[in-house]
Amino acid sequence: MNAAGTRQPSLTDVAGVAGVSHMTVSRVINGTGPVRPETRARVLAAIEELGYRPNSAARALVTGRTGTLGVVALESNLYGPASTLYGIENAAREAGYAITISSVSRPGRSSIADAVENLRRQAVEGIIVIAPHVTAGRALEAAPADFPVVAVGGGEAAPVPVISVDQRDGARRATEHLLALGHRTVWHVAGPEDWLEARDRELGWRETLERHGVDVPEVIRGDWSSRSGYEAGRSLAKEGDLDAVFAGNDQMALGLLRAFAEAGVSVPRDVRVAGFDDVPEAAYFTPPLTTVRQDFIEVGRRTFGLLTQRMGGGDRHARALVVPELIVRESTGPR
Amino acid sequence: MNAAGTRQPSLTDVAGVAGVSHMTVSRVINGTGPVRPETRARVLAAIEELGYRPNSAARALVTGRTGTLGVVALESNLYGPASTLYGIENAAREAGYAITISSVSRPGRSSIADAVENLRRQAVEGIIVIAPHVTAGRALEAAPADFPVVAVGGGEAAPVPVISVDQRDGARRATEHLLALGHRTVWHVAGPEDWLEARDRELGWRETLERHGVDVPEVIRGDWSSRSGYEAGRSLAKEGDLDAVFAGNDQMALGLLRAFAEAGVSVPRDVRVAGFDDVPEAAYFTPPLTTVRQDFIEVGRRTFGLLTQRMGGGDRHARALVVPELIVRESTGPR
DNA sequence: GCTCCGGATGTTAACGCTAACAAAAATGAT
DNA sequence: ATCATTTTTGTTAGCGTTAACATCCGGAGC
Repeated sequence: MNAAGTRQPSLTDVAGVAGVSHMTVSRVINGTGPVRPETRARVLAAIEELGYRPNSAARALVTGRTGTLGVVALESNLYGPASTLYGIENAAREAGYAITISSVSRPGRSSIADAVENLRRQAVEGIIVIAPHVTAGRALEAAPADFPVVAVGGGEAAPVPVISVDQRDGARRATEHLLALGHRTVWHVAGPEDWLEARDRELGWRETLERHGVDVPEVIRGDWSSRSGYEAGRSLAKEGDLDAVFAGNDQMALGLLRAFAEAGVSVPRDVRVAGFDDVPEAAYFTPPLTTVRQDFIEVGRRTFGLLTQRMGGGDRHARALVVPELIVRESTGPR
Repeated sequence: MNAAGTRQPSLTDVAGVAGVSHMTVSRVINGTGPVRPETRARVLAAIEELGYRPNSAARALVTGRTGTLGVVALESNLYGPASTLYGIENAAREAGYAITISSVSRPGRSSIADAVENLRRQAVEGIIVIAPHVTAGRALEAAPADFPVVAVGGGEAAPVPVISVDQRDGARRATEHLLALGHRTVWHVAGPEDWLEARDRELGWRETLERHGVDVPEVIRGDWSSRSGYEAGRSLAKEGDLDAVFAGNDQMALGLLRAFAEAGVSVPRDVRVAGFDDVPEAAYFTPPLTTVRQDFIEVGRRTFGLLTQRMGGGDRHARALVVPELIVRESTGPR
């Protein structure tokens, strides 16, 4: 391909056609230094004629800048991480950066370190780690101080800037909402223990119950999947006086709804259910789901902002928090 | 950052520490040419000591290879495109390529051309366009012949290799399944007209009805969202003798289920519903959804394969088809 | 008309790496 | 020991670009 004998035209080729030196061409392209309008026009014409495209490797070699950022992403279709990625890509593109991704199937100390190393070999100028895991956060503890890395949604203790959604606050909102409806207590189907978000949501839920002085039921552990929510729902349906359940995410809430429907337990009449994330489908569940919305695009945007700040020498300990919003729908509606 | 005065160590620095020439270091790193074990050990130690990392720009400049592929992705959380991206990234990483993404918010001739140009400036060695749109396919008609571009899921007429899931066949399977249950006919809630997948699914549905000699009802047009499925469901529920509906994707099917539930129409007793995609949640809808599964990871893998083939000088007109699978669940179950 | 100035252009030298060839050291055969 | 190999190492050049400095040119000021 392309190796059809012809190599890409270079600055010098353009210069030859335009009858100027290669430096003049460089100046026209980069807008550095003064060039007579007439000369500029000739150069532009030559560029057009040859289909010249600057060689980014040569440019990177001499300037030391590649204009590329790396993102370590969890390989998953989970709504949150995927949306965050787009938010980041968007902000980066607007600022003239390209995004190179390195995905990780299972988050772990070494896999994340590998991905980071991988990206550094690609000569990215900075790295964003989408690290919702406890282990991911821990991997960042070893992040080099001389290279800009920021994390989204994890690693509170890590010596890198972190941006996250206030999961605890979201969980608090959902729990208070359920309590305000007069329920004795609220059950919780939590996400996997090694996810920070799962921990924080559980914490927010627990704190709220304690603050209100109500009994804290045992946590039911899920894995974010609808299947695990379904199983949780089946065991919950066997409980006697069940009245409200807060699911760690919308997928699990869907599983709950399914299990309750099968067990003949009506939502919201017999039990009220709330979720977390506000996936686009949540409004069309049966019944429509009350949930906590996270603005992932905003998260992506602010993450990028934090990274550029850090690349400019900003603080390693910067933190940013995005506040989630409670969306009330029928699953916690009137009976 | 990093500009702390110290520049990254170079081959020459390593050579100095190891007491050899820079070429010997290069040979150790790349495994080209013979090096005495003892020398290799000294070099390796020096690399370790200095924390040397090869400069990819310099390497790319001299070899003409960047080890990077570009992906033009539609900026969306749609299950299919997102999954495909991961499949591609996976296959690429295994083969030692990095992936740079350039997302497109609205697919159009020029936006896709821009994204491609953008990636070429990043000096990617090949480009994959995830182009489920009609316009995207059209944009590819102008794809340069001297640069390897492949498309996934679109642009049948484009002069680039294309890999796609056999949408028509999937639609046929779903429609036949519904007809086999004894329904008089099958309604269809289609995706947006400018999506190739929507067209093909509609075509497969129509063909099947015609082949069976049954009436072809008017198509109801949606936009992939649950909301549009919901609206379609509301108008369908008003119809008299409704008996089976094939939705263009699972999200719209969810909207249908919701609308039917509200209208007191029972699925599958009063009406049977099938979807397309098999999103992970489909098994937990109320009722669990019969749908057509697409193996997106496989699609990603084969797309990468087609690209490498094309980079090696392969045919511009290669085609690959992935066959989908019907998953039967309660939404088309016994009454 | 001559100098001086600043805008416009050109020249040269890196950047860090690999390809290609050259040289030296080690090995084996005689 | 000597020469022909073979293995191992070194030297040089150049990839395409920008930074830094050098040069040229036309007009203003005297």
